Amino acid sequence: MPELPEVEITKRSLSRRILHKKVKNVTILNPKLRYNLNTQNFSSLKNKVIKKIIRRSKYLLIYFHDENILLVHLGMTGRFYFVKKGQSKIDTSFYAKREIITKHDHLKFSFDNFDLIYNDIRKFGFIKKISTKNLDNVKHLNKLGPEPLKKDFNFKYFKKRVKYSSSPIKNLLMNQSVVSGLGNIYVNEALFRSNISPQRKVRLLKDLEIKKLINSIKNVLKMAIKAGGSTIKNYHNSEGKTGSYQANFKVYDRDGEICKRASCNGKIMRKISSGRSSFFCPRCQT
DNA sequence: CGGGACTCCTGAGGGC
DNA sequence: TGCCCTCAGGAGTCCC
Repeated sequence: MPELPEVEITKRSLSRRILHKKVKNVTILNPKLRYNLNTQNFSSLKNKVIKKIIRRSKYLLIYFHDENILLVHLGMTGRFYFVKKGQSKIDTSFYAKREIITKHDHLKFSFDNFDLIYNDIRKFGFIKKISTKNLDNVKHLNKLGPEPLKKDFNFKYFKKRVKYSSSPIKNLLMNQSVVSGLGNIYVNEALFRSNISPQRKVRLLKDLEIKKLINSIKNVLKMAIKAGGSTIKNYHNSEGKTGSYQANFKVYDRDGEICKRASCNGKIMRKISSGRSSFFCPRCQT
């Protein structure tokens, strides 16, 4: 569940449960992830207390009371879930399917009364132990552009950063060094809300359009966070709940359906560019 | 610089 | 029922 809103929801959900708690044990259940878990010395986390959890772009940083930090990326299908101690069968509808889910468990953090499991079907995610000492040199983090919800992502920055670019606007927004945390869903949704075609060259955007786009990005992200993120194919957050923002999708995965903009009546199209699906209304996005 | 093709991996869904 | 194909919220590398 991996764009900014979903990672933010994961952060909040984790914070509620594990902040200021002591990790009793870390168990590798399946080392195979983007980076092999066996290369990490997780035993140094034993009996350490979690100090804070932050989100940067689509990454989670779990700080411990010493210099240790866990850097987490959920990839496409990474997720956390909790299991109460001694609980073999879990009773909610989601957990009823536990035998399927368990299959892709990778890492277990044991706390006093519960376990926290990292599960990842496609194994594109990773968990890496880093240190406060070399935080500035972490390659995943040091080329990231500004956070889209923060003030430094604004018209002035955008103009300066991409002014002369002849790239399609969609590619620029997907580029994490331009703005960090957006992915395929929210880029498509924000472009629709701004009436801008995904293929439009950035240097041809009018100032007013850039301003509208920046507002759309901020708004769509804020609304998605409020809705608990988007849930596709029954993915869920660590509370076992699902987000609901997918009900508000205007273009994403609506290929062939009618445009939701009042009195438009256009047909949503899907087009592959840079290997990803773009969804847009050719009638009201130009 | 930028873009396309390909890579990692598993599962869902459509067509036959 | 199975088989084959395409596609999926990410992102890195290689090549032109």
